[in-house]
Amino acid sequence: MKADKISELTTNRLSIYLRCLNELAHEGRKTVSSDRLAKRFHLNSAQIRKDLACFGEFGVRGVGYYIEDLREQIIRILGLDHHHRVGIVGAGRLGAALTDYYGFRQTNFEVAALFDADPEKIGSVVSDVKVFDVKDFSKVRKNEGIDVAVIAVPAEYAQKVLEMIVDAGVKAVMNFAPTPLLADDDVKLKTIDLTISLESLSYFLARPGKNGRE
Amino acid sequence: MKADKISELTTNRLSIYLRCLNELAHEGRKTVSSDRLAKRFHLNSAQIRKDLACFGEFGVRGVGYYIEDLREQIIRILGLDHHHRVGIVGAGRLGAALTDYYGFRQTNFEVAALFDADPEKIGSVVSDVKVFDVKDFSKVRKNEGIDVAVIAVPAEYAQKVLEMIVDAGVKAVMNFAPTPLLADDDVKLKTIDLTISLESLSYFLARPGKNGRE
DNA sequence: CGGAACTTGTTACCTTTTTCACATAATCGG
DNA sequence: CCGATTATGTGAAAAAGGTAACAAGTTCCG
Repeated sequence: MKADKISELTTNRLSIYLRCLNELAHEGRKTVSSDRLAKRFHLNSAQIRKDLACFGEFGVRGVGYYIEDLREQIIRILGLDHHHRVGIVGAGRLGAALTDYYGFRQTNFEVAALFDADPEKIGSVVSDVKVFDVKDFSKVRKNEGIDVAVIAVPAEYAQKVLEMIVDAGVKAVMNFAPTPLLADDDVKLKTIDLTISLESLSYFLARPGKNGRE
Repeated sequence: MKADKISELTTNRLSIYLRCLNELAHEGRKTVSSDRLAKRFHLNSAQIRKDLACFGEFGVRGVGYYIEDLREQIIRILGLDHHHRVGIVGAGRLGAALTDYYGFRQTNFEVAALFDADPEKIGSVVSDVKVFDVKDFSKVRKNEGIDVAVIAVPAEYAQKVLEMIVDAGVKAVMNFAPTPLLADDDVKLKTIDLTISLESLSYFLARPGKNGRE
């Protein structure tokens, strides 16, 4: 198949498949069929095959997929074999929580620096990570080789912070401020909007009877 | 129109519309057309009208929407006129950050209790919220009138914690553990999976040239 | 009052995403 | 070696989601 325009839905599912494979590998299994994988983790087998087919033919008919091999393929596809250095803008509670977040380490991301505008925070250290003046972002970015930025500041500052981050040359940004941001097409911006998720829960609670799986 | 099966994408967008309307109201505007709203906030006017049409006819042809009126309608639709009490399981950094999260207060959610298994944390207070023994979840839930739970524990405990939460009668759960969880259809489960988002960024970084808007 | 200017609600159309179904290929046991 | 079994990869169908176009209703202004 080798489609050249891969949907984000597909790459998101690759993450999930990888996790499932990790679990199976941990149990000592060697091979798995798309059907087994689907049944076990409540996925759709055709979708698994199709998602994988975008990147090559990894399976063996009659056998299934070699777990260890497929794991390595997905790791390569997702670029998880490359190390990334993260700069978190906003050293409040959220920034601190993210600095500690185990998922960063797990996925080959490393928090290299925190940034804040508050003079009381600048210079301090959170979980072994130094807090820099946000004004020095561009300089620190170069010194530390930061290639991923996280926005963990109040909504009203988010757009300005994003522009600063992009001006400094960072191409991948994760935004936790509950506001949609605008960036150029060559910048990958991923917004995690807790407010939307909360209001979605609220909607459900206001309407007992309707169900909801995410 | 009055569709009876509302997509989550639609309710998510209602959250966004509400935010936009808040901003316009703040500026003192009285009415707004779907076209204006769309242009200003980079949305699609047909989609706005269609989303709203699911719930009734709120606009006036030739005029547009009365901002204050539409705000109230969306607040009602999303159930944001009801107060909710939140219990956060996991009093680590993430749990603490969420306890402080301004978005909770903004959306009529109130963090009523934290829960943890660590004896050192039990009994302590984080941002005016008491940390209870996770074993007492069911009891505390009743006393405190908790109707929403947040899972902020490591992935390996998440499914067990979810089952405990559901057994205690909570029907709306937000999960931050990077693992897909299984629950009955009458429970609304919303997973915020940072790992998937990170790996999506990683995929992008491994493939310079392809763009990505979220 | 009547036509021009707006703007909604809705239908029809198009695109994307998911699911189904099956030809094709590998393995196994006898 | 061959039929039975297992499973992939993929094209075709179905479902979901998004966009465009327009009839119908409202206001404005002469």
